[in-house]
Amino acid sequence: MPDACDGCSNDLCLRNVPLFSSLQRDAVHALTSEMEHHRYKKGEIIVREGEKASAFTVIREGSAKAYRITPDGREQILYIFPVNDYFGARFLFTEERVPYTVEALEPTTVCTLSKTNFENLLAEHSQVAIEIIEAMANRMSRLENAMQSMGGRNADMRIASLLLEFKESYGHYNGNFLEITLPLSREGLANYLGIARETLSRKLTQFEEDGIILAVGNRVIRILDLAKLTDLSYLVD
Amino acid sequence: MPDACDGCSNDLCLRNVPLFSSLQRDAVHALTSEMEHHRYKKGEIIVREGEKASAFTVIREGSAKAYRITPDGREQILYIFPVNDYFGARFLFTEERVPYTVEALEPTTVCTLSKTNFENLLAEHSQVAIEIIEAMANRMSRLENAMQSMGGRNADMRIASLLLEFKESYGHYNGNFLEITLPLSREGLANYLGIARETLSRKLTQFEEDGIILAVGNRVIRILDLAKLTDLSYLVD
DNA sequence: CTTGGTTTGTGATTTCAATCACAGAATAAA
DNA sequence: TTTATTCTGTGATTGAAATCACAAACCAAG
Repeated sequence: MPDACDGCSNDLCLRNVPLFSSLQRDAVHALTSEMEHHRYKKGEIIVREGEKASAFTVIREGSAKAYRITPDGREQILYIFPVNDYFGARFLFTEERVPYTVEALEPTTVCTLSKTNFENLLAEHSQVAIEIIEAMANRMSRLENAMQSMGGRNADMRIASLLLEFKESYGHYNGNFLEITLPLSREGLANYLGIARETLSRKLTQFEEDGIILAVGNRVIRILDLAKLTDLSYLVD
Repeated sequence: MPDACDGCSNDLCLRNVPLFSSLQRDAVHALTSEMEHHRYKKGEIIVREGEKASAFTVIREGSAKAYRITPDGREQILYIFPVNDYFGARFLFTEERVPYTVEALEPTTVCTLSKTNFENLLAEHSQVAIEIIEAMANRMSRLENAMQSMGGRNADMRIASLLLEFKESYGHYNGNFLEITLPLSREGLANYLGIARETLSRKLTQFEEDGIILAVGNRVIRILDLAKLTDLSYLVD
């Protein structure tokens, strides 16, 4: 059982969470006092698929992956939740059971809000409800894009799309170089894309040969030719 | 330009739409008077990808498909909207542009509500907002399932899953036979699944040989062995 | 009922990705 | 720094689905 996170409890730790940006300072403070705080090590399970959904969860530090185990034993990753992202709004509304397992990708702290507190929050702050709808809408856009790209027949396109997607959340400049610090191992990336790890490796090697990217160790990819990558994401041919 | 639908305008035509089931009779009546009504022939475009999103749309009769054209020229179908379903709630919130083209699959009538009227509706009837969140949540579940199944490596599983999904909306009994009247041609089904039409044909033939289904003409599939179909949807091997 | 355009099934072939197997690289720990 | 373990790249092979090509079946309109 993970430790409680006390470094957070008397601080306005939710200040930076976009979802709550519309709230007044004291409302955030009140909210914080209602939340529980937990700390997880890398690889620990935050919620497990099939459990009763009980809380709305905000990622305060670290990041997590949400996945299901497919019938043939593969791990299909559905979402990556970066810092300040959250999950659980949706299945508090409609489902009893959590639809996927959420696992910490690194040392991670989360704040959780019980179902009733969450419902009160929505009732009292309609702006938060609207922001949740917007966030759900964005997530749906992502799923639709993912679906389109997974329907796509070739792996290059899917990989290029993924790199561009990760660039948004995990891209940064190292000197003049645009680099992505990947949140997942090659195996994880492959599971996210629904392809074999070996295929991913081969394709990335090919991207390197084509001068599009450069792998810097296992977790960093430097983008050398963004235009070409964008082309690939549209059409490989 | 499609004709206006006048058979609907002074009737409580939205009575049967689940989304509005929480509204009082007179609220529905008021709503109806604010809606525009349009009629489309099979194949006509209701909204086109990239247009400015301007209205919330309810399918009153008929059905429609929502799709994007992928860079390699394929049509990737994202949703099928059956009678009484609706679309547009989501992109009124967040996006200026419609993320997919919606096309009538058969003679179809729709009712549309302008952005401002829709916003007023939500403001006055918070229950509708909650039902929209729930509907979005359900659609996300479907997308997540679709994503899992598209990540799945074999086509049999995807096809079996699709048949079971369609059974919910399009299944009916013909005598003792459970039958699905397909909303799409084989080509459409293949585009929905992201596989080649020929592959779909071959697999369906194989399903017939295995005594799982029986194709009755081009648009009806009779399910002979639901248990086997369910097995397939989990794992082919 | 006939007719003509459209949709569908199926054989032959090709292509792309999965799988198996293993060595080399990277990373974390002592 | 060294060592142990996990992660990654790559060759060989297999396998599943895409593609090409065309005939048969379907269905809607006279």
